[in-house]
Amino acid sequence: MSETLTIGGLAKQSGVHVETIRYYQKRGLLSVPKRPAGGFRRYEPGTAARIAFIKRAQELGFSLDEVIELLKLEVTPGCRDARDIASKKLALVETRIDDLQRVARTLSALIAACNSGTKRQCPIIDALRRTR
Amino acid sequence: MSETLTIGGLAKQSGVHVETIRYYQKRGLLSVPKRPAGGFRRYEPGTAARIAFIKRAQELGFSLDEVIELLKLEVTPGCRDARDIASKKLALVETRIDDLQRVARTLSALIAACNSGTKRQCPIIDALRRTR
DNA sequence: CTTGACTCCGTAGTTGGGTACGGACTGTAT
DNA sequence: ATACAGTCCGTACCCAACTACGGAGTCAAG
Repeated sequence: MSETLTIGGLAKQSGVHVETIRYYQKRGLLSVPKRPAGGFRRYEPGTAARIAFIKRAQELGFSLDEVIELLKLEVTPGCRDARDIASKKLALVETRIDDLQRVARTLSALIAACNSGTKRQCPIIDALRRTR
Repeated sequence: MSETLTIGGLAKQSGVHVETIRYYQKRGLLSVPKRPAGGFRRYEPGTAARIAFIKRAQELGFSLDEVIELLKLEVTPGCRDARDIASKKLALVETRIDDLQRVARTLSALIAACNSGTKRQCPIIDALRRTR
Protein backbone atom coordinates (compact mmCIF):
# COMPACT_ATOMS: atom_id res chain seq x y z
CA MET A 1 0.00 0.00 0.00
CA SER A 2 1.25 3.41 -0.90
CA GLU A 3 1.79 6.37 1.39
CA THR A 4 -0.19 8.64 -0.86
CA LEU A 5 -3.73 8.39 -2.09
CA THR A 6 -5.47 9.07 -5.36
CA ILE A 7 -8.44 11.40 -5.22
CA GLY A 8 -10.78 8.41 -5.24
CA GLY A 9 -9.02 6.74 -2.33
CA LEU A 10 -9.03 9.96 -0.37
CA ALA A 11 -12.73 10.41 -1.09
CA LYS A 12 -13.51 6.93 0.14
CA GLN A 13 -11.43 7.35 3.27
CA SER A 14 -13.01 10.72 4.03
CA GLY A 15 -16.55 9.72 3.24
CA VAL A 16 -17.05 12.49 0.68
CA HIS A 17 -17.45 12.46 -3.06
CA VAL A 18 -14.57 13.01 -5.46
CA GLU A 19 -16.32 16.12 -6.73
CA THR A 20 -16.47 17.50 -3.23
CA ILE A 21 -12.69 17.29 -2.92
CA ARG A 22 -12.27 19.06 -6.21
CA TYR A 23 -14.80 21.64 -5.07
CA TYR A 24 -12.90 22.23 -1.83
CA GLN A 25 -9.76 22.74 -3.89
CA LYS A 26 -11.50 25.33 -6.01
CA ARG A 27 -12.79 27.05 -2.89
CA GLY A 28 -9.31 27.06 -1.39
CA LEU A 29 -10.01 24.75 1.54
CA LEU A 30 -7.59 22.16 0.25
CA SER A 31 -4.38 22.76 -1.60
CA VAL A 32 -3.97 21.15 -4.98
CA PRO A 33 -1.07 18.70 -4.87
CA LYS A 34 1.45 18.61 -7.66
CA ARG A 35 1.05 15.79 -10.04
CA PRO A 36 3.89 13.85 -11.53
CA ALA A 37 4.25 14.78 -15.20
CA GLY A 38 0.75 14.66 -16.58
CA GLY A 39 -0.28 11.85 -14.26
CA PHE A 40 -2.81 11.75 -11.46
CA ARG A 41 -2.52 13.73 -8.28
CA ARG A 42 -1.32 12.08 -5.12
CA TYR A 43 -2.59 13.21 -1.76
CA GLU A 44 -0.77 13.09 1.55
CA PRO A 45 -2.62 10.95 4.08
CA GLY A 46 -2.95 14.03 6.31
CA THR A 47 -5.40 15.48 3.83
CA ALA A 48 -8.11 13.21 5.21
CA ALA A 49 -7.69 14.85 8.62
CA ARG A 50 -8.14 18.24 7.03
CA ILE A 51 -11.35 17.12 5.37
CA ALA A 52 -12.55 15.78 8.71
CA PHE A 53 -11.76 19.18 10.26
CA ILE A 54 -13.90 20.84 7.60
CA LYS A 55 -16.78 18.44 8.13
CA ARG A 56 -16.77 18.88 11.90
CA ALA A 57 -16.74 22.64 11.54
CA GLN A 58 -19.69 22.41 9.15
CA GLU A 59 -21.62 20.34 11.67
CA LEU A 60 -21.18 23.21 14.12
CA GLY A 61 -22.80 25.50 11.61
CA PHE A 62 -19.76 27.18 10.10
CA SER A 63 -19.93 28.09 6.43
CA LEU A 64 -17.07 27.17 4.14
CA ASP A 65 -15.87 30.76 4.21
CA GLU A 66 -15.73 30.59 7.98
CA VAL A 67 -13.99 27.24 7.82
CA ILE A 68 -11.29 28.91 5.72
CA GLU A 69 -10.73 31.35 8.58
CA LEU A 70 -10.58 28.54 11.09
CA LEU A 71 -8.11 26.64 8.92
CA LYS A 72 -5.88 29.71 8.84
CA LEU A 73 -5.98 29.76 12.62
CA GLU A 74 -4.92 26.15 12.67
CA VAL A 75 -1.53 27.05 11.29
CA THR A 76 -1.26 30.51 12.81
CA PRO A 77 -2.80 29.97 16.21
CA GLY A 78 -5.02 32.74 17.46
CA CYS A 79 -7.23 31.55 20.26
CA ARG A 80 -8.88 34.93 20.57
CA ASP A 81 -9.78 34.96 16.86
CA ALA A 82 -11.19 31.45 16.99
CA ARG A 83 -13.19 32.36 20.07
CA ASP A 84 -14.59 35.46 18.36
CA ILE A 85 -15.69 33.47 15.33
CA ALA A 86 -17.30 30.87 17.56
CA SER A 87 -19.01 33.52 19.69
CA LYS A 88 -20.54 35.20 16.68
CA LYS A 89 -21.77 31.87 15.44
CA LEU A 90 -23.19 31.00 18.83
CA ALA A 91 -25.12 34.27 18.92
CA LEU A 92 -26.61 33.53 15.50
CA VAL A 93 -27.52 30.00 16.50
CA GLU A 94 -29.24 31.23 19.66
CA THR A 95 -31.22 33.79 17.74
CA ARG A 96 -32.31 31.12 15.33
CA ILE A 97 -33.36 28.88 18.22
CA ASP A 98 -35.45 31.68 19.69
CA ASP A 99 -37.12 32.29 16.34
CA LEU A 100 -37.93 28.64 15.91
CA GLN A 101 -39.24 28.36 19.45
CA ARG A 102 -41.67 31.16 18.80
CA VAL A 103 -42.79 29.40 15.64
CA ALA A 104 -43.16 26.11 17.52
CA ARG A 105 -45.25 27.76 20.25
CA THR A 106 -47.54 29.33 17.67
CA LEU A 107 -47.95 26.08 15.78
CA SER A 108 -48.62 24.14 18.98
CA ALA A 109 -51.28 26.60 20.04
CA LEU A 110 -52.99 26.41 16.68
CA ILE A 111 -52.90 22.63 16.63
CA ALA A 112 -54.28 22.53 20.15
CA ALA A 113 -57.08 24.88 19.17
CA CYS A 114 -57.81 22.59 16.25
CA ASN A 115 -58.10 19.57 18.50
CA SER A 116 -60.25 21.09 21.17
CA GLY A 117 -63.62 22.72 21.36
CA THR A 118 -66.24 23.53 18.84
CA LYS A 119 -64.68 25.00 15.79
CA ARG A 120 -66.95 26.69 13.38
CA GLN A 121 -63.89 27.77 11.45
CA CYS A 122 -60.49 26.07 11.34
CA PRO A 123 -58.30 28.00 13.80
CA ILE A 124 -55.22 27.54 11.68
CA ILE A 125 -56.71 28.93 8.51
CA ASP A 126 -58.37 31.58 10.59
CA ALA A 127 -55.11 32.68 12.14
CA LEU A 128 -53.43 32.97 8.80
CA ARG A 129 -56.33 34.93 7.45
CA ARG A 130 -56.48 37.36 10.32
CA THR A 131 -54.69 40.63 9.96
CA ARG A 132 -52.58 41.15 13.00
CA MET B 1 -59.17 56.51 -5.19
CA SER B 2 -60.12 53.49 -7.22
CA GLU B 3 -61.48 50.21 -6.01
CA THR B 4 -58.85 48.25 -7.86
CA LEU B 5 -55.09 48.49 -7.76
CA THR B 6 -52.32 48.29 -10.28
CA ILE B 7 -49.60 45.78 -9.55
CA GLY B 8 -47.40 48.56 -8.22
CA GLY B 9 -50.07 49.81 -5.85
CA LEU B 10 -50.75 46.30 -4.64
CA ALA B 11 -47.05 45.76 -4.08
CA LYS B 12 -46.74 48.92 -2.05
CA GLN B 13 -49.80 48.10 0.02
CA SER B 14 -48.57 44.56 0.65
CA GLY B 15 -44.97 45.43 1.33
CA VAL B 16 -43.61 43.12 -1.35
CA HIS B 17 -41.92 43.78 -4.67
CA VAL B 18 -43.79 43.83 -7.95
CA GLU B 19 -41.70 40.89 -9.11
CA THR B 20 -42.78 38.91 -6.10
CA ILE B 21 -46.42 39.30 -7.06
CA ARG B 22 -45.67 38.17 -10.58
CA TYR B 23 -43.70 35.28 -9.14
CA TYR B 24 -46.61 34.26 -6.91
CA GLN B 25 -48.84 34.31 -9.98
CA LYS B 26 -46.47 32.01 -11.83
CA ARG B 27 -46.33 29.70 -8.81
CA GLY B 28 -50.12 29.66 -8.62
CA LEU B 29 -50.48 31.38 -5.27
CA LEU B 30 -52.30 34.30 -6.79
CA SER B 31 -54.67 34.23 -9.71
CA VAL B 32 -53.86 36.42 -12.66
CA PRO B 33 -56.61 38.98 -13.13
CA LYS B 34 -57.98 39.70 -16.58
CA ARG B 35 -56.77 42.87 -18.08
CA PRO B 36 -58.92 45.23 -20.08
CA ALA B 37 -57.97 44.99 -23.76
CA GLY B 38 -54.22 45.14 -23.78
CA GLY B 39 -54.10 47.39 -20.77
CA PHE B 40 -52.70 46.87 -17.29
CA ARG B 41 -54.08 44.38 -14.83
CA ARG B 42 -56.30 45.54 -12.03
CA TYR B 43 -56.27 43.77 -8.70
CA GLU B 44 -59.15 43.42 -6.28
CA PRO B 45 -58.32 44.96 -2.90
CA GLY B 46 -58.78 41.51 -1.33
CA THR B 47 -55.60 40.38 -3.03
CA ALA B 48 -53.56 42.18 -0.40
CA ALA B 49 -55.15 40.01 2.29
CA ARG B 50 -54.16 36.92 0.35
CA ILE B 51 -50.57 38.10 0.13
CA ALA B 52 -50.62 38.77 3.87
CA PHE B 53 -51.88 35.20 4.38
CA ILE B 54 -48.95 33.91 2.36
CA LYS B 55 -46.45 35.99 4.30
CA ARG B 56 -47.78 34.90 7.68
CA ALA B 57 -47.65 31.26 6.64
CA GLN B 58 -44.07 31.76 5.50
CA GLU B 59 -43.16 33.22 8.86
CA LEU B 60 -44.42 30.02 10.43
CA GLY B 61 -42.00 28.10 8.26
CA PHE B 62 -44.31 26.90 5.51
CA SER B 63 -42.85 26.64 2.02
CA LEU B 64 -44.74 28.13 -0.90
CA ASP B 65 -45.86 24.65 -1.92
CA GLU B 66 -47.31 24.16 1.54
CA VAL B 67 -48.90 27.57 1.41
CA ILE B 68 -50.66 26.48 -1.76
CA GLU B 69 -52.18 23.58 0.21
CA LEU B 70 -53.23 25.92 2.99
CA LEU B 71 -54.79 28.30 0.51
CA LYS B 72 -56.83 25.45 -0.92
CA LEU B 73 -58.05 24.68 2.58
CA GLU B 74 -59.11 28.28 2.96
CA VAL B 75 -61.77 27.84 0.31
CA THR B 76 -62.52 24.16 0.95
CA PRO B 77 -62.32 23.97 4.72
CA GLY B 78 -60.63 20.89 6.10
CA CYS B 79 -59.56 21.43 9.67
CA ARG B 80 -58.07 17.96 9.89
CA ASP B 81 -55.90 18.56 6.80
CA ALA B 82 -54.69 21.90 8.06
CA ARG B 83 -53.87 20.36 11.43
CA ASP B 84 -51.91 17.56 9.77
CA ILE B 85 -49.85 20.00 7.74
CA ALA B 86 -49.18 22.08 10.84
CA SER B 87 -48.28 19.00 12.91
CA LYS B 88 -45.74 17.82 10.37
CA LYS B 89 -44.22 21.27 10.28
CA LEU B 90 -44.11 21.44 14.05
CA ALA B 91 -42.25 18.13 14.22
CA LEU B 92 -39.67 19.42 11.75
CA VAL B 93 -39.25 22.66 13.65
CA GLU B 94 -38.74 20.82 16.92
CA THR B 95 -36.12 18.56 15.41
CA ARG B 96 -34.34 21.59 14.07
CA ILE B 97 -34.43 23.24 17.49
CA ASP B 98 -32.90 20.14 19.08
CA ASP B 99 -30.12 20.09 16.49
CA LEU B 100 -29.34 23.73 17.03
CA GLN B 101 -29.38 23.33 20.81
CA ARG B 102 -26.77 20.63 20.58
CA VAL B 103 -24.65 22.90 18.41
CA ALA B 104 -25.11 25.78 20.84
CA ARG B 105 -24.06 23.62 23.78
CA THR B 106 -20.93 22.50 21.97
CA LEU B 107 -20.02 26.03 20.94
CA SER B 108 -20.59 27.34 24.47
CA ALA B 109 -18.39 24.67 25.94
CA LEU B 110 -15.61 25.44 23.50
CA ILE B 111 -15.83 29.16 24.09
CA ALA B 112 -15.78 28.58 27.84
CA ALA B 113 -12.70 26.41 27.50
CA CYS B 114 -11.10 29.20 25.50
CA ASN B 115 -11.76 31.75 28.22
CA SER B 116 -10.63 29.72 31.15
CA GLY B 117 -7.48 27.99 32.21
CA THR B 118 -4.10 27.67 30.70
CA LYS B 119 -4.38 26.79 27.09
CA ARG B 120 -1.33 25.57 25.34
CA GLN B 121 -3.48 24.94 22.30
CA CYS B 122 -6.71 26.68 21.32
CA PRO B 123 -9.51 24.36 22.46
CA ILE B 124 -11.69 25.26 19.49
CA ILE B 125 -9.10 24.48 16.86
CA ASP B 126 -8.14 21.47 18.87
CA ALA B 127 -11.67 20.12 18.97
CA LEU B 128 -12.05 20.51 15.24
CA ARG B 129 -8.75 18.79 14.67
CA ARG B 130 -9.46 15.87 16.94
CA THR B 131 -10.81 12.71 15.41
CA ARG B 132 -13.80 11.67 17.39
C1' DC C 1 -48.97 65.30 -27.60
C1' DT C 2 -45.08 64.68 -25.18
C1' DT C 3 -42.84 63.19 -21.15
C1' DG C 4 -42.05 60.20 -17.62
C1' DA C 5 -43.56 56.73 -14.67
C1' DC C 6 -45.45 52.46 -14.74
C1' DT C 7 -46.48 47.72 -16.68
C1' DC C 8 -45.70 43.50 -19.43
C1' DC C 9 -43.02 39.51 -20.48
C1' DG C 10 -39.35 36.37 -20.83
C1' DT C 11 -35.03 35.18 -19.40
C1' DA C 12 -31.10 35.08 -16.50
C1' DG C 13 -28.73 35.75 -12.11
C1' DT C 14 -28.42 35.29 -6.93
C1' DT C 15 -27.12 32.30 -2.55
C1' DG C 16 -24.39 27.87 -0.67
C1' DG C 17 -22.73 23.60 -1.10
C1' DG C 18 -22.35 20.73 -3.65
C1' DT C 19 -23.84 16.96 -7.80
C1' DA C 20 -23.93 15.40 -12.61
C1' DC C 21 -22.11 14.91 -17.14
C1' DG C 22 -19.15 13.95 -20.88
C1' DG C 23 -15.10 13.60 -23.69
C1' DA C 24 -10.28 12.90 -23.28
C1' DC C 25 -6.68 10.94 -20.98
C1' DT C 26 -3.91 7.66 -17.72
C1' DG C 27 -2.72 3.88 -14.73
C1' DT C 28 -2.94 -0.97 -13.84
C1' DA C 29 -4.09 -5.74 -14.32
C1' DT C 30 -4.35 -9.40 -17.33
C1' DA D 1 -1.52 -4.90 -25.84
C1' DT D 2 -5.82 -4.19 -24.49
C1' DA D 3 -9.55 -3.64 -21.46
C1' DC D 4 -11.51 -1.07 -17.97
C1' DA D 5 -11.50 1.55 -13.95
C1' DG D 6 -10.12 5.75 -12.42
C1' DT D 7 -8.77 10.73 -13.19
C1' DC D 8 -8.89 15.43 -15.28
C1' DC D 9 -11.33 19.47 -16.52
C1' DG D 10 -14.87 22.58 -17.66
C1' DT D 11 -19.46 23.40 -17.60
C1' DA D 12 -24.03 22.92 -16.36
C1' DC D 13 -27.45 21.72 -13.07
C1' DC D 14 -29.83 21.22 -8.33
C1' DC D 15 -32.71 23.47 -4.36
C1' DA D 16 -36.01 27.82 -2.90
C1' DA D 17 -37.62 32.16 -3.28
C1' DC D 18 -36.90 35.58 -5.15
C1' DT D 19 -34.29 39.75 -7.79
C1' DA D 20 -32.50 42.00 -11.84
C1' DC D 21 -32.60 43.32 -16.57
C1' DG D 22 -34.07 44.98 -20.92
C1' DG D 23 -36.95 46.26 -24.65
C1' DA D 24 -41.50 47.30 -25.79
C1' DG D 25 -45.99 48.85 -24.76
C1' DT D 26 -49.35 51.92 -21.98
C1' DC D 27 -51.40 55.25 -18.93
C1' DA D 28 -51.95 59.85 -16.87
C1' DA D 29 -50.53 64.55 -16.21
C1' DG D 30 -49.41 68.86 -18.04
